[in-house]
Amino acid sequence: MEGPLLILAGAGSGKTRVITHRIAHLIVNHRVYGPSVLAVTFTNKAAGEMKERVLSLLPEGSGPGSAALAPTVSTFHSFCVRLLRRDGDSLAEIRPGFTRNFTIYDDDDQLALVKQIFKRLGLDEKFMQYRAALSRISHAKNHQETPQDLHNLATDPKTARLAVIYEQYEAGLRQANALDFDDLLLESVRLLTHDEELRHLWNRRIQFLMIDEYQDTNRSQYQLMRLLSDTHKNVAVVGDEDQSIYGWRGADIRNILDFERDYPDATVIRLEQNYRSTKNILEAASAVVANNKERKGKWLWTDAASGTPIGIYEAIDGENEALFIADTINSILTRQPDTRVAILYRTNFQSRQIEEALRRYGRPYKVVGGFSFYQRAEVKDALAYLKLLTTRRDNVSLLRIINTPARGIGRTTLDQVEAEAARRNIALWDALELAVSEHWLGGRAEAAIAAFLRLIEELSQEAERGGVEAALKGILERTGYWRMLQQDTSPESESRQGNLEELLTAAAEAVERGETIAEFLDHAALVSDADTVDEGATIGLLTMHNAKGLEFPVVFIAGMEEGLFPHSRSRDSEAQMEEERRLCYVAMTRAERRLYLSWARYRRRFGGGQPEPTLPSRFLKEVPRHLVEKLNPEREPRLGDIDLHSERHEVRETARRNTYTGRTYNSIEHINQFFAERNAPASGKTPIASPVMTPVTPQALTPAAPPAQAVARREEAGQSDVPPLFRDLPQPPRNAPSPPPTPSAPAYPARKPPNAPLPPPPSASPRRRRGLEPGATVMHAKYGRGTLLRKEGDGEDAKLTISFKTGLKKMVAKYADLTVEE
DNA sequence: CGGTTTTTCGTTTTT
DNA sequence: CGAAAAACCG
Repeated sequence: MEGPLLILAGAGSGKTRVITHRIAHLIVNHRVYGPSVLAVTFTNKAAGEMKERVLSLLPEGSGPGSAALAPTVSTFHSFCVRLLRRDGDSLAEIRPGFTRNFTIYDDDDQLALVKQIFKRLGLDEKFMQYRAALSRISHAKNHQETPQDLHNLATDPKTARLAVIYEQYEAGLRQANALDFDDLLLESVRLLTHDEELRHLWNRRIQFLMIDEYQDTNRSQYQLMRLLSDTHKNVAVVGDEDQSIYGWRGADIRNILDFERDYPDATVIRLEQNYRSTKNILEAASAVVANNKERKGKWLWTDAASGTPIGIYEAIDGENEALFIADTINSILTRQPDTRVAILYRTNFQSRQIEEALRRYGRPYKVVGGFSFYQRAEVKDALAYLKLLTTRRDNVSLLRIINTPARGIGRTTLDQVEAEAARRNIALWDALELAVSEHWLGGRAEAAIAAFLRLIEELSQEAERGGVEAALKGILERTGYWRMLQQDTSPESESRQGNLEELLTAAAEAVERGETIAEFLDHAALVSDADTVDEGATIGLLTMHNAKGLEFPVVFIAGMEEGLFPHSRSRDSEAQMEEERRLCYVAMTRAERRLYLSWARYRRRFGGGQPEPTLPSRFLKEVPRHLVEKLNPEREPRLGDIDLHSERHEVRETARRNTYTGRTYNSIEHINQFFAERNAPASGKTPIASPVMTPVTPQALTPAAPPAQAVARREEAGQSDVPPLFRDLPQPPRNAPSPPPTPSAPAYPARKPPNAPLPPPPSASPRRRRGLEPGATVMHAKYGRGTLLRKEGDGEDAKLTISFKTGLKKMVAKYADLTVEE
């Protein structure tokens, strides 16, 4: 049990089981004191689960007695925060100004700081994207390069300038007594290196160290491991080089490849039996990752049956892909309502379309990540106030809320104060105080600032007495933030209020757990998207990265196209391409029984523009053909096929109805406006947008209708609860024999792009009644004469799209003061 | 100053 | 299409 241990655990080989059993074994059979075992996991959620599982393995079960024997389980970041908050005092010796009540700068805070610096240096995003600058700074930090190093190494003026930004970024953090995510690790390493006594203390405290997902640790995490296990060397690491997917974040694959060199007496254990997936899935995933050159190479095996072939669906476009996924899930869940399904994608924005499709079927789903709770503007505002109460030096938080809600401290005033703060090299807060005491601003501004300073001081005193919940309540009320939201009657404001109420609930719970304000804020900064995964949820939408460590009976992988997955940003480097491939391996091996891969022949890059032709992902071709079942109908789409476009339009409109903003510019309407302005319709009548849209280039975009038998088969299966609109979706032929192997290599011939946007043939839709119907000329008091292009709905609630001289306007019949002209 | 409207611009992945 | 910056107006 003692000594270094390397466990090379393939996907689905039950490594969590191995770790938990090992810990329990140590505690039960070797009488190791539980808390002296530190297990490091990748997410907080994984940590919580691991703790649970170990406790359940202890003899007394989950009784309160065994809780005292619980091991320490946490992420590296949480561990470091606790270390620094508890024992961080001596860090001040090497990081002047550091105190243990430091703030944590999350992604948004970092971004705000960089923007601030850019502004001060007279730069903008044309120089370099903020995020790009941040990621380069992070890279430098993680490779222990100082700004000076960067400057010396710079071969181009951009890098030289970046060194200056980097320097100021670090200065900004120090001035605010803030640590960013990198610092949490880096400064912990520095602290333990610097403070020998503390290091020895921790070496005694931790007798066994275990690290999960070791392939994704970075350099500072590696150093931390070395520092913490200095004397006893009882380190067990678990990882799989084929699942290393965080290279871009500094994960160093050498950590795992060189473990045996670092610890020559290490025991190595290989877990190569997969207990999760069917043989088909395992073989397919293994075949894909086998294309990587940089790997030790291993071949997983399983006792499981072959199972169903991998389903591949070639959609006509993104929307069709989404509908295919939703429809397939719908039939699966109709038959087996408890099946858990995951939809995985490369980039977060892909979720939107899939969500729309699922909503159309009324299937509840859960999206992981994207825009998390703690990133919402209102939540961040509230937390910024809270941070400011703890750390007055926190410039980023201060700037965030100084004029939210508006209190008369505008840009001009702030510019002056910022300039003065920079000149004297003091924190913004101090500069504000000086502005008041030295009167170098106008009277109005000074009064506003004085009132603000007083407010924060008062809130701060209250917070000290009352705890998090009281502090938050005080903030929301006394700053006028709550009132501001209440006065805003928009639906967004309602959801904001809801979010803040949720935050208050979280605060109340924190108080019950006896947490301080600082601990509450730490939690807010360190929760990850993956922590919010609800494994009980039936349908989950998440990125492949967030799916790490999870498993689902049914998995869809969407958007398997060159440029999307593998992502275009990985194109130029072989190493990055291999990481994409590992990501594909991770994604595929999440599936237990059924795996679907889909791609779209055309996809629009942004909301507006034309759909652009795509190429299938190289990973699709790397899946052995004999494991694949193509789910497309055999027949090519034809012109007379039922047009899904109009249906899709409906879907969109339904989804949009709630967020109706009063102005919509979609291309069909633009085209109609084009005609309306020229007033030159072929038919001689005013061209009218018929309620049913004519598809653009039907040959290219109309999805295939399934063969009649497929539909019939489906009806037989008792699925008449499917909305009629979707009966015509392409259906995977059930029980159909595998398609004959396609003979020629290019299974997915590249297509020509759809023709340039063409004006829809003005469908001479018959005019129904006279009056407020499309085509009518109307007068509006403010906008003058216009042409009614489109009408949605009937009666006084009808939504009208009207082309005025000034442009397109959408209005509701009963509110718009319109007169119809003959 | 502060709110609203228009323009621009662009999407990896995240502790 | 949607977010963020820029421009605009009361």
